[in-house]
Amino acid sequence: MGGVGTFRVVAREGFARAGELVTAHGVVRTPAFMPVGTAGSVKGLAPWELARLQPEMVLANTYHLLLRPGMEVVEALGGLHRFMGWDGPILTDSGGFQVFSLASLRKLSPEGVVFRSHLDGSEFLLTPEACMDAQKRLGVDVAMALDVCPALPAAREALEQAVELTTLWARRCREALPAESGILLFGIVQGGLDLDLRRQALDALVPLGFDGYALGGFSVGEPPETMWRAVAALAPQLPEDRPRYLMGVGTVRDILEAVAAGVDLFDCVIPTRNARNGLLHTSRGPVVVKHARYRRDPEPPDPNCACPTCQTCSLAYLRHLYLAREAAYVVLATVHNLHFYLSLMRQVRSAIMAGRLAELRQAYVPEAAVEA
RNA sequence: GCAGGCGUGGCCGAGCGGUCAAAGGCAGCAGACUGUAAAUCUGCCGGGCUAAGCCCUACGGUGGUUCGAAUCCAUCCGCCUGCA
Repeated sequence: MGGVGTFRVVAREGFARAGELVTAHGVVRTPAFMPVGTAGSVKGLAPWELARLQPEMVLANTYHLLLRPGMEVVEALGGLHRFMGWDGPILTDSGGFQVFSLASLRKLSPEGVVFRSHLDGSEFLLTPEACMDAQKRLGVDVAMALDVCPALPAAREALEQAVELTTLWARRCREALPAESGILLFGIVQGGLDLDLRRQALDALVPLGFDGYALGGFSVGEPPETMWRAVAALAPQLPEDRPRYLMGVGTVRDILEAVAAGVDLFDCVIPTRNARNGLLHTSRGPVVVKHARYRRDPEPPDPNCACPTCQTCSLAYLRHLYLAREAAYVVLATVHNLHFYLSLMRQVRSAIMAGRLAELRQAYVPEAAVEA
């Protein structure tokens, strides 16, 4: 195995691949799903609970950590790994998604993004350089370039502007965080649903020599089938020898479609947010924990699940905790949903190694239920 | 016993002459959630219909006043507080 930054494909099936990405905090075995820990915490989980789930890599967010607690604090406490009690690989999103999610609180300029803090209303400029500096100070394993994520459907000019700024900033990010830094840097392809524009964006990115390439700007308003088609067309065009990351996606179905197209990395708030909001993902489809039919149900959420929650809790108990707004509910549900996603990814990976991904997809795709 | 206050939909609680089947909250029922401003948000929530309309039952009981009463009056019942 090579040094930090090495990516090795160990098995293929069609466009799908199983790989290994070497980071400063361990090897990420792909395809992998990254739990989202925006503010330096996977919501609901203590560090040891997260560790027990054994995610390959965890995602955190530069914008949010910059606003609170601030880089000085994290740095003083020994970096993000020490700070959040997780010594496995960490990837940080750049703040590019907040261009989308906090659209009403920001302005774009060639220099960077001017955000008005959602916490205290103060303005600050997030430049590509500041973004790289922040991720460096966090000491993450993988940094994302600062990009512009436009909402869909988007006007042609909006997509072009997004690509233009993303490309401009990608160059500045690469310069600010050179390969010698020991931190991997991924470039992000924007361009909406326009495949030609996406291609141009990619062509501008590749010569900069990123350690991985991401498809951004999906699941921002377009129908799932539209996204699947675009990803199926785009993923195989991303450099073969570098990890491919489909940002912010998604549902089980989305992930299976994308893996088949050759995507290696995913992140999504679905398992964690849905857990908090009462939706448990199971091998038999979605379980809405508050439903009255579970009032006296002695079964675990998923009889086929090996997670600690399913080993100890009945649906009736989880329903009670949810309705009583007991804090333990969030832990139990989050552990379960993440276990479901992570074990799915392990199955996906071993299926690829065994040349049986198609078979695995068959098991899921006909089930409309798994989409929820 | 005297004085004052109060009784509203499963619960709490607004309303104090018409625009009230009755605000709001809770509970209940269902839906949404895709690089997290989300343990959040949305809808339904007396009953029945030939339903964007109509009918019935309903603001402690009964009886009044009024074109019209959850809203005013009388009385009864039940609670609460103060004084004896």
